[in-house]
Amino acid sequence: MPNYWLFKSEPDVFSIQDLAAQPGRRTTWEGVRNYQARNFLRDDVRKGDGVLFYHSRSEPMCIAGTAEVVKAGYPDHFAWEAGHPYFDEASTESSPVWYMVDIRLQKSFSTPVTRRDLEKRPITQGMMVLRKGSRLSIQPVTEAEWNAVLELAAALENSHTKN
DNA sequence: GCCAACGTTGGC
DNA sequence: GCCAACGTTGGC
Repeated sequence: MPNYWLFKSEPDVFSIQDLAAQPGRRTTWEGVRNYQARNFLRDDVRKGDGVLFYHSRSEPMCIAGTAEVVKAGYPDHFAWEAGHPYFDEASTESSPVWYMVDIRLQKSFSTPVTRRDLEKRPITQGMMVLRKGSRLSIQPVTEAEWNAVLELAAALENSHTKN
């Protein structure tokens, strides 16, 4: 029984198109430096979980597609590399502070599901990502929300195809 | 670019 | 342990 998540990324930094261009359409998800998000990565994100790939600070802000967790939480070794942007002297190999996971692209939506779309539907309008000031970059998603987003994406794809 | 919301830091 | 200051995030 998989869990579902929403991962935020600024497309100027790393977009779903960037993910699609990776070898095996797969990437490491490092650099999370928030304790609540860290706890999810370390304790709860498992292989096989579903990920909604969210574009923040972009036009439009949207869920751009889905991914699958291919490697569960493991220590973020970038925190150990002196001089690396994600370096943190508090984290060591024997006592890691930060964690990362690996994901693989599942589907890049032909028509992204925008915030406006999410706000329109009763189930998706309750999603954490819509809450004002919601800064958490790794967010849990309920199965109902996951299904509703996929339905929305399918509906948008159909209307796009017909026009 | 603006600014509200948030998490973290550090002085006390 | 409090809380003001600060830096960052992220929607608009």
